[in-house]
Amino acid sequence: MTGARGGAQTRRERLRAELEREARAEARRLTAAHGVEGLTLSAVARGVGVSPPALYRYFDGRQGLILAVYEDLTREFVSIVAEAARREASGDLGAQLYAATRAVLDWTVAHPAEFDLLMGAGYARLAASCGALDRVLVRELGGAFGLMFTELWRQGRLNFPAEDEIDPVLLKQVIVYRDVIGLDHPPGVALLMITCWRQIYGILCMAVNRHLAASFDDFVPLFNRMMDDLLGMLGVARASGQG
Amino acid sequence: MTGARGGAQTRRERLRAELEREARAEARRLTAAHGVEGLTLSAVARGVGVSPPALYRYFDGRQGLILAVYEDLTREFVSIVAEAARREASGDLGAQLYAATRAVLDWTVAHPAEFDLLMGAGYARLAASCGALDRVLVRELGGAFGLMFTELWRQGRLNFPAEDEIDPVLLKQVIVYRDVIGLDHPPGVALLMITCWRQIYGILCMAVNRHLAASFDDFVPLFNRMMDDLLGMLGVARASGQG
DNA sequence: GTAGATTAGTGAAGACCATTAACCATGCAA
DNA sequence: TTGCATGGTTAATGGTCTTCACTAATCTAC
Repeated sequence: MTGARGGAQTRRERLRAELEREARAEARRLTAAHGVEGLTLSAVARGVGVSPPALYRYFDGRQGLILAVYEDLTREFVSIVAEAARREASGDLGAQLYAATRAVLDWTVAHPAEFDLLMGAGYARLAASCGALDRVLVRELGGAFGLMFTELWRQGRLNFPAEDEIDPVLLKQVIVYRDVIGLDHPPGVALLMITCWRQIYGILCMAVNRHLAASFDDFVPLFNRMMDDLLGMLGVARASGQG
Repeated sequence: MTGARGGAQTRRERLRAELEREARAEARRLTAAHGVEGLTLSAVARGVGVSPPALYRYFDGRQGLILAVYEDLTREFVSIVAEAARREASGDLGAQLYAATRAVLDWTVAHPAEFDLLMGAGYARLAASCGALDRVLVRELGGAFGLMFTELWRQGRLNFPAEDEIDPVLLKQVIVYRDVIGLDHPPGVALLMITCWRQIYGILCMAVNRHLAASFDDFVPLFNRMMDDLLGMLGVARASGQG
């Protein structure tokens, strides 16, 4: 096809890569500004100075465009969370867990439309159209948090339920989850992760969906109280300076 | 206008009421089948055998149609939850709380698109367009659960945080919430309600948004474990037969 | 360097959609 | 019965996605 031109790109390839990058960027911008609803082929085409049908050479229609944004967002989100965890003192697991989780909240609040596509209703729609695309985000995100839980578990201070204390069908689901994120701690530890995540996810959705918005304009105080509970459950303390 | 015809309707009024009912029903049906996305003026018009512009005599465009469905759903949802609580033995608060909450989960799982409009991303979009419409659902739903919490509180077995144990800005938000639902228990009790609800809401969103769907096809086991935690926190036990 | 194949764009067209405007028939009230 | 408010109509405008036929440019192979 392109010949073995040792890394050198032909003019066509360069132009193509460039336009695709621009289109993805414009799509991302539109999503942020007007939600997934506003992510339209025509608007992207306008933004990059091309006619709508041209984008069919790059994406599989509007569906494909949304998928492309989803993929970009996955990368971005995962790297932000991983970075937040890495920035903390590697010894202080409480601080690390708080920082990573707080990064998730902050990103979500700052990017509600993107959250919608990544883990909200936009994801549900996308997943319904395309096949399975779950894996990547769950694996990477679960992996990042999973490492911290593994460390907690290794330290032996973690109080987690034994297998026979878990409902059999829940146990099976939790094991699948653990295998998806690719870690080897006991199911009880994975259940602890799920218990934390479902609560975090709840607050994220409340913020994005403006649920109870009449009372809660800012979810940070509620988030902090939740994190105190959660970190308490894990036997670590949140550093006092944060919040 | 219509004259004082003692309850009797003129032909016009009857026909109008009839068509409006049919249109709302069709709108509801479309929402259930194809999500809020699929709730389109044209489709409703087709369904009730009328041309699209005709619906402008009944609703304020597509926006108004969505709003109408939202209102219908609010009524339906509230009555279902209230009914579920009422059906339980009035003495057993644990059973009542579980039944009401379980009704919320079951309704949500059975009606994901409707949930989206009522409390999910659809609500966020609607609220962004229209003004405030929060009140009704939150007041009614919070009221129903609030009664049970009030009873719990009256029995004096409830372990809730004192005001000075609550972050000041969170306290303020919780008080606003308590006032919205119109009850008079201490803020700490309202915070307990919020603590429960954010967790319930999290599981609802996970189910609707197919979050972690690769591992969790059915959220009832996770829900039951959560309810055991929650009811334990409230000092009541779930009746063993349920699940 | 040129001939042929591939690629990336174009505009036109069809099928939806929302919304507005102009118009007409009918039911209702004085 | 006459006039008017009401509730429908069609037509038109402008937006969307998508497919198709076509063209111009680029690249490859000779």
